[in-house]
Parts: sequence; C-alpha cells; structure tokens
Amino acid sequence: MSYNLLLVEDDVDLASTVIDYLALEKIYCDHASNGMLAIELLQQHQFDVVILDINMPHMDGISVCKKMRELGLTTPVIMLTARDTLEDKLAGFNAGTDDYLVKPFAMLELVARIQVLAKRISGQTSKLSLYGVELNFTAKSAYRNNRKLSLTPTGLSILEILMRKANNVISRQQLIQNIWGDFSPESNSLKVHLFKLRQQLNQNGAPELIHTVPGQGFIFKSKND
Amino acid sequence: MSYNLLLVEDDVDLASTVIDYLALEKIYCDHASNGMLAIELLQQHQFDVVILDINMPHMDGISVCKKMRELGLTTPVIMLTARDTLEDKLAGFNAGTDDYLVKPFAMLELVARIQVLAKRISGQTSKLSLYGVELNFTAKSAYRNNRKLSLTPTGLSILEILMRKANNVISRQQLIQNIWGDFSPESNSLKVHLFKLRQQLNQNGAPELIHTVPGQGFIFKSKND
DNA sequence: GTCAAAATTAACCTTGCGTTAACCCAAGTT
DNA sequence: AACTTGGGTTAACGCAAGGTTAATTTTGAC
Repeated sequence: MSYNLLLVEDDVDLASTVIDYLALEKIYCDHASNGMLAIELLQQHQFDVVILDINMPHMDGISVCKKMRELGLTTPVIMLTARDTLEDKLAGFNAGTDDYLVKPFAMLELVARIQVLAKRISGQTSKLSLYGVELNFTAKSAYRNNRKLSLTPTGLSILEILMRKANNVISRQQLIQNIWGDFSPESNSLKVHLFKLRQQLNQNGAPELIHTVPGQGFIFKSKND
Repeated sequence: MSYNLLLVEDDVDLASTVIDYLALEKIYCDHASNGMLAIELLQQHQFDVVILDINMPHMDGISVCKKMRELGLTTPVIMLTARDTLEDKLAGFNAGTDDYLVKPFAMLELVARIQVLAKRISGQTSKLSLYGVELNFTAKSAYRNNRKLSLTPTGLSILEILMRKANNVISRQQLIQNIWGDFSPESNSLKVHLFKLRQQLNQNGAPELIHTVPGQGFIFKSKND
C-alpha cells in the first residue's frame, strides 16, 4: 500500500532526510517549506496525511493546522516538534491535530503513526476483514473463519457493499443502485442473492452477520442488539 | 458532547483515579479489570474509545488489542504503558492500536487524545443522545439505557421528531404532517404508534419521557423540569 | 454449439407493520 | 347521573416486505 503525504517543514535538510526515509517505506511525500504553500497544496491535491513542523518562520504549524480546519480540510495531521510541554501539546490538539510527536523521534514510530492515520481515512485496502469474515479483492474470494465461501460475483459485491458500511443500514435501493446501476432486475433477484449469500456465510451454525432491519434495509454487524 | 469509554486496567486504584477525573470532563467510563471481560463488554456495547493498559496479568493489552481486531472490533484504542522503548511501541501499533501513551502522562493529554479519536468516530456514525435515550441513525436503531428498543420505522421517526425538538411541545398536527406528509390516516393511528413507542421506552419502569400536554400535543423531556 | 455457472423469474410461505375499530378511563359539561 | 371530549389500550385484519425453493433463462468459456 502506498500513501501520499505532505511534509511541511522549513528545514530543508531535515525534510529531505525524512522524505528519503519514507520513500524506502513506499510512502511518497510532497514537501512544502512554509505554511502558505502548504495550505495551497492542500486545497489543490488530496493527501492521506500531513506532517507538520510546529516551529516555522512566518506561519507556525499551529496556525497552519487551525487554518486548515477553518477551511474545512480534514486531512489528518501529525505535528512534529521539539517542544514537549503539556501546554504545547494541548495547543496542538486544540488547533485540531490528530497526533503529536516530540523530536527526536524514531522514524519507525513516525511511520507507524502515519499508517494508523492513513488507514483510517483511505478504506483502500486490498483485504477487508471484519467479524471473522475476510474479503480479498484481488483474489475475488471470501472466507469466514478461514473456510472459503463459494460466492458468485454479485454475491461478493453485495458482501463488499455491506462490509464497507458495516454497522450502517443499507437500504434495498442503495444495494440495487450499487450492484446494477440505474436499471435493475424487476423481480426478487436481490432477495435470492441475499439468501444465497447468507447461506454461505452461516454454514455450520455461524451466527448471522447480515441482519434485516425491517422496512429499512440490511446491516452487517456482529450482534443484533 | 459526552463520550462513552471503556478502561481496561487491572490496577483498581489507578482505574478509579482515571475514571473520576474523566467524569469531570463529562467522559463516562466503564471499567474492565481484565482482557477477557473487556472483549466481552466490547461485543455487547458500543464504546467510542478503549483505553488499554498493556501490563496486565493473564491477557496483556497487546493480546487484547490483537484479539479485538481479529474479531472485527474497530473501536479506537489508546494504549497506556510504562514501557517506552521503540520496540514496545511498534508492537502496540502492530497489534492495531490507534495511539500509545507512556506513563506517567498528563490527564489533559489523555483527554485530548481521547477527544481526537472519539471525534473521528462520531463523524462516521450520526447519533442523537438525550436523557439516556440514544438514537443511532446509521444503524436506524434506538436504545434506552443501553437496552435496544424494537421500533418500527414509524415509531423511530416519531421518536426522532420528538427528540429533535426536545423540551418543545409538538402538536398532533405537526407530528402527522412530519410522518405522513400531506395525507394521513383517518383514525387513531398516531395514538397507537405513540402507545407502542412509549411501551418500548418505558420498559422495566423507566420514567416517562414522552409527556402529553392535553389539548396541545406531546413533549419529550425528563420528568424533573 | 455445448455446457456449466450465474442470474433471473415465478410461486409460495412467513413475518410483522400499519391501520382500524372498539373499548376503557378520567375530567368537564349539561 | 348521562353525555361529551381527549386520550390510552387492546385485538384483529389486510397487505406489503421479507425469506425460501425450484425452474428457467442468460452468460461466457471452451
């Protein structure tokens, strides 16, 4: 998995050290040497995470973060700083940062924290694993408790739709829309697909995961409570 | 905004210190003294964030977190620990934690980090919570004191209408208008719906929340005001 | 063109929501 | 006291939504 970052850091040497290291981890990193530029780039491109140095001339990291949030930019932010007093940290969180890392830090810790944030945002994984159900997109296969399910393409896509919105009710209409697009079968096709999908999922008495919410739709979750 | 946390910590004294402090911040915190119990509680209830001590007998925090993720529990985790080596941290992130805080830590920092994680969740699930009644729009379900109510679509929408205008009287006409639009049933349908809704809300002697204002309509409020 | 897999259809069964009507109760009116 | 009015409670019914099964059509690989 490769991520797309923005590093905001006025110290060019430090910046290139970080960028080079992250490149080894397949994390690609744009660089902005000041806050103004950062805001501009953020408005033009989509980043997974922003790494923000606090101590910068002109516009410091706190202000950049505040400005971002004011502009409605919700990209996760990790603040980097040498200052580790509680006051500084609170100022950071107050400005809307998601994480706060004190220099000197280990690159591996930065990478770990980047991954946590990036994973949350981009649901773009090739595998989806939830409640013992594993969905492998590249292999187009699904497992429950390590037992392979035999699903048809539509069965698989129904499962995917439900799992991606786990714990959310999906209406019949939404399902139909997502599977068939604007025009769809006229009869109980969906019902049959759902039935067969559940049949596969619930082999040997495994608990139901696709719950019906009468009059509302279906929901993928562990227990019906 | 009030959050609902689970603290997993075997040291009961420390636990109650944390819980008491968080209570001041309007953060309500259940307590599990061991990993097993934590997993069980997590499967039964919906928490915004889990605070997980790493160093516990029997099942340590790392294992608890791993187990959670295996089970598909995506609740954000903050690990608390006295161990601050890079290895320990990486083990934590590898197990699927969202944040890692080294003891001793400032309560205010913990609170700040809780809020960051909780906010991210609350952005994903839209809820309305009032007087112990929780309305989850994404799951289209309602709870009172964590007990699930079985409501029909109309029941749910009546509850929603009343809760959105809590402490205001809603006339019958307004209710009918909002539920059925311009043309509506001719008989006592609304009465029956209301009756069934109250029946669900007031199970095991819970105090009435939907009060009748004779000749005016209905009002959602707690008794003592 | 054949064949198997997948999708759709139709028919039927089961569940449960919404509506209705009928009845109950208390308070106010005549 | 009988009647009216606003509201609460209950049971019954019809119908739509959902689930199940089998048969038929479509698709796509060979």
